Amino acid sequence: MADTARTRLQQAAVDLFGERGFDSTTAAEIAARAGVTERTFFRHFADKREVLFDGQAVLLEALLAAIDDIPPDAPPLGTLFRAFRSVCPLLDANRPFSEPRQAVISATPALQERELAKTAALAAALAQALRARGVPDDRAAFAAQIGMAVFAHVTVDWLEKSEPGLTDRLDRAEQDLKTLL
Amino acid sequence: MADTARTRLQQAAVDLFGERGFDSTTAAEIAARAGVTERTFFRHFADKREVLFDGQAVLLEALLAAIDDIPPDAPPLGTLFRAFRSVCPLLDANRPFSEPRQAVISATPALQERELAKTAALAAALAQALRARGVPDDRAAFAAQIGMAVFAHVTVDWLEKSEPGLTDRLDRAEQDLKTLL
DNA sequence: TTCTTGCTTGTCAGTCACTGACATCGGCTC
DNA sequence: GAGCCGATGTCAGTGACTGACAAGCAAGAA
Repeated sequence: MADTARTRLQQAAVDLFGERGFDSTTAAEIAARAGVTERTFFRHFADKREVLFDGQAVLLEALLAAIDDIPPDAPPLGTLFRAFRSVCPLLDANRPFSEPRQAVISATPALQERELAKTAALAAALAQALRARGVPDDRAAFAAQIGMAVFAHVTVDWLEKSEPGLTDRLDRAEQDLKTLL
Repeated sequence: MADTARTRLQQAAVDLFGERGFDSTTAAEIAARAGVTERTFFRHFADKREVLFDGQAVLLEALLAAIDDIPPDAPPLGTLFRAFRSVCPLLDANRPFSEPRQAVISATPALQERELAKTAALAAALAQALRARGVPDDRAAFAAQIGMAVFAHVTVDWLEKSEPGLTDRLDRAEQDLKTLL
């Protein structure tokens, strides 16, 4: 990962949030550890929380790309699960960053709020992708919401305990879901 | 509704947010219109957004009470829908306040974020209530999330257009859901 | 080389959300 | 009346976030 001001800010943020907590860490302190000014922090991130949620954009792109490679006759939820499985390597690679990050989020209501918003946005984007494949509106929204809820649940559990792996957890979740419906 | 500082603050908030928008309204202005100090505002509401989300607590209580009155052998989702229907009069009565309130929320990302958080909290509470009735953990969480998603969707639609009424919309949503599963 | 253009950052001043500490006031009880 | 308590006012302070302007720096045109 390029050593840009942006990435240094993200790393400094997880570190400091982990040490002192989100609320007891000022944006100025994060900036100082990253070797830049507070003003620069806010040029890269819209607000103090956002510094932890940069990855969502990358994840979304990867998911959309994955969906593109799935034959359009696959069922909606099946499509989503295949897409989820295809981004597991990405998440695996990011674990060293994601794990402490999730610990901070779990300890901070304000960050959980932001995470919910990001998840909802992701679900909306997936629904849109399904619609583009011909899935009717309601079904697309419904499948996307269910799929994202399961995916979010699985990844959070996995970040707390690395075994079993992500793909195994996804397999099991998909099975559980099928028996439940 | 008693004319307390609290209720005056809530009314002043919807009014001002409606006129100037959430971001262009300061907490001090809301307080001034309500005839109190900014400090008093923050004694009643944890933050500027919270002034719009007081009703959730009332709603939750009503839902839990309704669930208590439903025979425990009813299926989880059916229980939730019966509870939702039983709070329709409450929502109907609150419409004069809720409608402009929802308009402001729809126009303000920060408020949508808070609304997601409140909805999630409500879902968690409903899941807990289902568990207390003997529904196994996973099913309870699943049913609560689905139910709340549908309920939230229905009420938002209804606030945009009052016809058909809430109960009719809930009936249709429950039917749609059944055919979908 | 030199000039220019554009991107990134620093600096500074300002607004506003939010908090803690302390004083005040009105009603209630004894 | 004395004392208590809950709601409010006052004041000072911290920190998130923004707009305006200047400075540096790299890449390409002249």
